[in-house]
Amino acid sequence: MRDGRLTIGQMSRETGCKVQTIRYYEQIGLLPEPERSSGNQRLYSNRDRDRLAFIRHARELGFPLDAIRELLKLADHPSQPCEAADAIAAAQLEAVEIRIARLQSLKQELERMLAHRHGGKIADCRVIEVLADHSKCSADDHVAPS
Amino acid sequence: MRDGRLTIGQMSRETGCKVQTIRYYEQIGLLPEPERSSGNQRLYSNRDRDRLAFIRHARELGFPLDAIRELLKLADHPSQPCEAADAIAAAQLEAVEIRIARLQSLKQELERMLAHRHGGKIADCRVIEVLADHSKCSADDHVAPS
DNA sequence: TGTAACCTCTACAGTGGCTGTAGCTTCATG
DNA sequence: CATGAAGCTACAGCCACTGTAGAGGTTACA
Ligand SMILES: [Zn+2]
Ligand SMILES: [Zn+2]
Ligand SMILES: [Zn+2]
Ligand SMILES: [Zn+2]
Repeated sequence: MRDGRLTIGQMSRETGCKVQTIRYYEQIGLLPEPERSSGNQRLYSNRDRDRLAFIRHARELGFPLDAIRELLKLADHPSQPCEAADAIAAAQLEAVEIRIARLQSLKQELERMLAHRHGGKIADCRVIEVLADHSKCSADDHVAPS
Repeated sequence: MRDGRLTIGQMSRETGCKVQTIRYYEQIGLLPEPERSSGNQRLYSNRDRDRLAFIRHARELGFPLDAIRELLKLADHPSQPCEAADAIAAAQLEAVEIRIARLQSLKQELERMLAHRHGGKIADCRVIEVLADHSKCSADDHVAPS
């Protein structure tokens, strides 16, 4: 713990990443296998902690682990051109934009359903009615029946 | 197939739901176990097809299967008050709104990263730089370090 | 030195909502 | 009656974790 070695719990506290998740990242090769103490406990360097912080930050921004793997590879080669990194971020931005557009359409549909709320019986419930019949929806960006 | 009985493939075509997914819904109790033909093949009624269409439509609108299970129960009791159904839809709307808000914040962060694109080297790449250091982010709605 | 409290270890199962595969049997059509 | 499509069961895999069990390691304090 002195000379800059961190236990897995300290790593967890410093990065906000759960202990099991750290072990999982090691298992899938996203984090290197660290040193072990005489009692077989993992000992991490500050560099390992920074790498984990990078991973967590990218995850928080929605990057999938495969993209993060690429980004880490790139980060390890500072003299290479950064186009690949920018492309990964651009792809992520596009994915986020697509998800936002889809969710906004769902939001509208849900609002429309709920606008007709009337406190009546299920038989007259607009929510159930719309779910049972997509033609009562305004948007056509979901569903694909006969 | 006459007298209104549908094979699983016909169900699939009419609802846009994959065959395996239909069997999966049966397995988790979302669809009832249908009749079987003499050769052990599933035979569905129109009612079953409507139920599946309801499930798929709700899924397309993002409802989780547990919520759909509740909605189906409610739909089966038309004389009950519809408050519970409205509440489920309202909860779904809220969940969608939360997801949109989060994604919009991610979108901004990604746009900020990419705005500084310069076609240089990784060492000066804003994308890598920001991912390595959350304090370079504008929003605080992600990450939780030491 | 004892011991209690806490941390870490491995290994594996479960989450949600499917999707894919392998190796069969059954069905519809010519 | 042969062929090919469609159906059957059972199970593994996807993503990104999360939780659990049961063992062993470490630390703080009396
Ligand atoms: Zn209602
Ligand atoms: Zn619809
Ligand atoms: Zn760059
Ligand atoms: Zn950040």
